[in-house]
Amino acid sequence: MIRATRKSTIYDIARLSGASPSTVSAALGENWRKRRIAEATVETIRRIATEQGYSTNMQARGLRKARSGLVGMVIPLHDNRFFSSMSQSFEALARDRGQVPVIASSMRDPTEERRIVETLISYAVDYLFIAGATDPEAVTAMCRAADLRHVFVDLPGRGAPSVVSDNYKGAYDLTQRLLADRTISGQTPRDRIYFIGGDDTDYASACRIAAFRDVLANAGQPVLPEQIIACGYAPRSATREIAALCDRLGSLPSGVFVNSLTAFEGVLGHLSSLPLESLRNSVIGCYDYDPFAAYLQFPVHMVRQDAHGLIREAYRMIEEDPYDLVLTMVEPEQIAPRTYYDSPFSDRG
Amino acid sequence: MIRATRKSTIYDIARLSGASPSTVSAALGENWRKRRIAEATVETIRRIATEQGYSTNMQARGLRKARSGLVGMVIPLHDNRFFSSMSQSFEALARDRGQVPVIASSMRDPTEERRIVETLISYAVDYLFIAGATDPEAVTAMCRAADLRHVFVDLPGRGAPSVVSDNYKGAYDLTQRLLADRTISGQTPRDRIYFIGGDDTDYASACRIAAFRDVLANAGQPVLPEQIIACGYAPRSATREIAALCDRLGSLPSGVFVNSLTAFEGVLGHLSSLPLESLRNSVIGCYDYDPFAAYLQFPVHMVRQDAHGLIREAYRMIEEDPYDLVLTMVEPEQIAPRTYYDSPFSDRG
DNA sequence: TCTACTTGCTGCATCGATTGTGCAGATGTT
DNA sequence: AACATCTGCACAATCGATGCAGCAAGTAGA
Repeated sequence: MIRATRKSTIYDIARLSGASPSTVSAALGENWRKRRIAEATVETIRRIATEQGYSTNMQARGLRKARSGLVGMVIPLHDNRFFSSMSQSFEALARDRGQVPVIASSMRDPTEERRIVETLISYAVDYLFIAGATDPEAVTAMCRAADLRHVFVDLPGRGAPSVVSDNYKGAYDLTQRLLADRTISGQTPRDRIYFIGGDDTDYASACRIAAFRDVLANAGQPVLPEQIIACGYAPRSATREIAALCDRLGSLPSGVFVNSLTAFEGVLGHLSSLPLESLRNSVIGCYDYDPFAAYLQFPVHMVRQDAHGLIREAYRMIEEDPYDLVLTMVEPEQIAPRTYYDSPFSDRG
Repeated sequence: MIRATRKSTIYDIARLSGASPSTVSAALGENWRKRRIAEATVETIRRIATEQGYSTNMQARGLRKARSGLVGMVIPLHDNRFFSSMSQSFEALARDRGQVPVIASSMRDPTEERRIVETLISYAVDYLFIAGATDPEAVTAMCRAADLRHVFVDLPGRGAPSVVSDNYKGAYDLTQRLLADRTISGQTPRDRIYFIGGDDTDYASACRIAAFRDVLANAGQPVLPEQIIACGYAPRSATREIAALCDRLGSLPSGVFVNSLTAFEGVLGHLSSLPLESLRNSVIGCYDYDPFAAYLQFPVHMVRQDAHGLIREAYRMIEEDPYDLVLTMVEPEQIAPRTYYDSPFSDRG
């Protein structure tokens, strides 16, 4: 039942068409004019190739040409709105160029990241995009040794061009909005704004924390260490931390800057155990965007990062000559709350 | 600055170690015992290889062995909770086996799907997983010609083993829950339950619609054509359709079965313009799960598909001998609402 | 008619790793 | 000592596509 016809090669086509393998190769490729193959010959060969269901063996071609047609991208994880958007854009742009994208996830583990980069080098990828690198220096070292063009995305490296989201600006604007919203009620805010989630050794988080500090400092409210709770990305730890914080303060703080969707998921786990009334005096912001999070029953200020823009810029840089070590910033977008306490959804009735 | 050291090959290692290339190849591989290479020689060669930063050229190996070490997977899109979970699981399982996953998205376009499968065949992938195939027959034809083992996931094909979510059961249970919840208030439900979203030519949607019909038929409420609104996956069209429906009925129907997260996003766009009070008499279910959607201010019954289980089963089938044409079902999980009207979050205060 | 050039194609080496075959030298057997 | 066996390695063919160098025929120019 299952036919095991060996895939046909240029040698098969050569035999069937009476031409030589090199003629077949030229005829099937782009440069048959340069090689002075008669148009009639080209047509015959192509017809036979189609009949035989021929397709180029990319391993052989890659071996000969020392390029594979593959382009690699490393992301921390697939299962994430921001990174999967990057994957989607990356795939589209790669295909536009006739390249085949290979996307691997490192789980934010430096060892795994190195292993992946090595593997991709083994497969002779033509370019490499590294998003959220955990060890940019090591990556650059490996790519240099393999003479491989690479670009860092979202987290910069010093050995290659980098394209990052403007985390500082995004967080600066978000913090300002939180401050503004908090004071809008007219009464003096009763306590401080807290920053929760993420990892302060991570570049993006560090930028956001810096912006958070600066805004508050400019507003004459210098940030205390306890206001920065970089408890990682796991929902569970965010739940624990926000609960502990509410416990310490006796209530929800007047403002919360949540540093990722996963942390927000955790925060929400705690908030949902509180009466909605107790949220009225708090303003919530989340760095990163989710359409459902935008429809919660209390207003949430969000920041949407421009995944497509990041990848577009990264491609531009990697294809550019000269291949410069510049750092490009891409602006994120502020998303105003979709729901308000007094919107229909909020049940004023 | 940028060093362009050509990557070292077994010939370089051979020259440096005084051994022959074939000895080097054997020494670096797994079968040096079978080839009777002295342990001391192996150690020397490996040391030199490490010093030189040698890594196998997978194109050459693949050409020779007619296998690439790559495993392909086609998904409709990356930017989706369900499919990106599949990617994550696929990647993990592939790496456990020392394979390199290549994940491509077809955008649900049959032409693109064919092109991708052809490309993956060109790269001599060892196995191919096709999720949500749009043209399974064509895929099987191509894979047969290339003698390539493949498995269909989430949408079955007749030419290869298939692993699908038990959409019928998932939808059956969800519909039953909606019915039960609707009648729990004691009063006779004032109108019918509606099914919205998805594409009725799509296998998964067809199964779910069938289940929806069956449950209602069994409950003595045969489904009218107008109750099935398969308006696709785009949020916009779901918004339009739910709005139109509410218009026709004069109010929200007493039950809504939403067939995908994207459609739910659209439905939510309309619901959020209504007073929450008007949702009290409706029960909402969504096939597929999102953590934020679970925390809306009205209860939402959800179904979580087991992406990991699907991939695990798919891998089991593709590696199994004999390679049978069976259809495996994986059970989805019913997720009860996280929020209720009378839960703290719902603002009874 | 003889050289000069063009056209259309073929031959062959090459990319790097793998693997069947074979060949010395060492060791063991009687 | 003569023969069998084993150990450790080298040689060369091979996978399929590519591209340089070159060759025979045809055409043009003098």
